[in-house]
Amino acid sequence: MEKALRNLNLLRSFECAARHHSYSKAASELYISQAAVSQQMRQLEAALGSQLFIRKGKQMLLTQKGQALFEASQQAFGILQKCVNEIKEEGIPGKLTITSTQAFTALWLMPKLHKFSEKYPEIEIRVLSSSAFDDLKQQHIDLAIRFGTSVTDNTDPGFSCEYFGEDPVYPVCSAQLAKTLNFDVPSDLLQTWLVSLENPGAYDWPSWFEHAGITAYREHRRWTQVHSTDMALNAVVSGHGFTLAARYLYAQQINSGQLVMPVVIAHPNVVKRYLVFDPNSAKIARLRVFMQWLKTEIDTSSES
Amino acid sequence: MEKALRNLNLLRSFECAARHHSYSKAASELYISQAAVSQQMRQLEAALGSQLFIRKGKQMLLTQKGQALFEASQQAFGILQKCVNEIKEEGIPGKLTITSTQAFTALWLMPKLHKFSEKYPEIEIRVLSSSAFDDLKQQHIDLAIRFGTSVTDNTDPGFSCEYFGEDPVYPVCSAQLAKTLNFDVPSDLLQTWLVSLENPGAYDWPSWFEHAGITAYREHRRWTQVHSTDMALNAVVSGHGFTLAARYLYAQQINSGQLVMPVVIAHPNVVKRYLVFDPNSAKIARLRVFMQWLKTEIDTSSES
DNA sequence: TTTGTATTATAAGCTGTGCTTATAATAGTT
DNA sequence: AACTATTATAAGCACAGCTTATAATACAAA
Repeated sequence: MEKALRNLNLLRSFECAARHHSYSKAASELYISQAAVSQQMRQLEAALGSQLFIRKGKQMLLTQKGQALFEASQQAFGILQKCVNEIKEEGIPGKLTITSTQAFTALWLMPKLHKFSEKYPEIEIRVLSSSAFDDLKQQHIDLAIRFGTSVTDNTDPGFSCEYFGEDPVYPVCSAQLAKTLNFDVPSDLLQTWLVSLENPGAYDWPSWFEHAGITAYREHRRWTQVHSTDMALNAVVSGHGFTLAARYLYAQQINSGQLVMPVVIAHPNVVKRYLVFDPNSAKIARLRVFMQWLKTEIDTSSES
Repeated sequence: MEKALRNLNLLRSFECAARHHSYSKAASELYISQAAVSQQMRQLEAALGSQLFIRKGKQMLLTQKGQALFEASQQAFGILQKCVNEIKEEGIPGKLTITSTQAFTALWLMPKLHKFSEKYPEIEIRVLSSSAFDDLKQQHIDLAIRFGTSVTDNTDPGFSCEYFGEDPVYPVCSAQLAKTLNFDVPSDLLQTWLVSLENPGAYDWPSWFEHAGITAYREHRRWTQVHSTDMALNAVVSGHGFTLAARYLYAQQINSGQLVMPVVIAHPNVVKRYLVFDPNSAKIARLRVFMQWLKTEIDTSSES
């Protein structure tokens, strides 16, 4: 009975471990060592007199009781978290951690961030970038700016996924290259290098060529694969052929004449933009300020 | 953010303090010092940046936020507690804490408890007695055996209140006294001392006399007030007049000829018996064993 | 008033839980 | 077989979170 107190912290860790199916990930989310989580789970299982996890090879599964406890914990902690957040709702000043793709952070966000910081000096922004969809909870991220077609499906339960516009995808090359070679019709692109992502998702060259009515791309040899769109654009700026990218990423360079779109055929798939965040976060007020700024900024900058 | 962990224990204490409207009572339920609770509530209020309690004179009230947090905590901890109890449901062996009136424990339960202990030696019974209705949660009591008319209303939320029979209330006196004086009709009782409880509730002498069609009791002078029914019966056994009591309390002495019921007019109110317990307790299996025994025992012993 | 009782608040200091680091064990992967 | 990524176990230390002690407060009774 006197262990009831301790159980609460153990349950908090249990919920986390069960959610990740991993002690290590739980440990990193909780900012404690893996050993601590391991000990806690041992204690909890001893206190309850039941196994909660079973280890099948490398997999970490929940027993029936474990599953029941996990669901109860999520429900209970959800209720508490929500209520606590409502009570302690923070003001505008403070920190905010944001994540997005490498391309977006490097090419769009970072160049414009000083504007935001000038307007809201009391909000301190921390920017992360990663190619995959991070676990927002584990990484303590307040906002993810995500792109594509599968964002809604990949949103963790409990998080909001807010659509905020979309962009067409065009093939672009450097102005210099366009002067050297002539690009008028889609098949002209096959004269030069084509830069593509390793995991292009829906925005791949084959779809664009098919859409443009070209099949000769199948015999094309000069491909360059890169890891992220900002690398692709950097290559292209230096004259390394064409890449496909959402327009807002290079609107600046088009205006300055650095990049050109000699063949104005959009990719059949547009890039939809989403804001993913926890609507119950204590930082919601601050977050809304940032999101509002982001939306107006992205709209006005793509108009120009 | 790193305080989120600690908050859980703080919230557990908060729920308790808010439920009792008292730090001291919470401390005793939680088996920690009052000072600890006071510190915890200060910490919690600091962490949330809001007052949770307001002190109006001697009263300890919840602020609006405090109230919200209290409700959320109750809900959340209820979910957890229930689930944990289901998982760790204890077996038959173990301890059980029981409370009832002084009279019931002293006159009925204790004399029969050895029978139970012989049959279930693996169950260790701890018996408390108190005149008022204790707070089962605060005192960590597993079962209350309660009597009267207002039991259902006074049951804490979340607890079961199970009816298990009733008894008539008669005036009794010692056999010796009945030999000395003649008791045939109700008014004969006024020849001797009448023992009554300080707080007789529904089972008082006036009601009995009125029911018996007697009003002369209003002029009766020889009253003796005691604090509990077992004191009353002890007095009566020694020849100190009559008292009113539920039959099962002295069935033994009637059989042995020690006590007699010369005027067989029952009190208009019968004593209803209730078992009050937490249906979600981890000890529920053990508890059911005891309650089952209690019911059969009380039925067979009142038959004989 | 004063005195007494029952609270909560605050201070200071000690104890033992719950971490950390380090290392072993295990399983899957190349 | 070597390597990587886990979880398990051991040992030892630091500081969170108690305890005790005392002050402050509020009310009730004399």
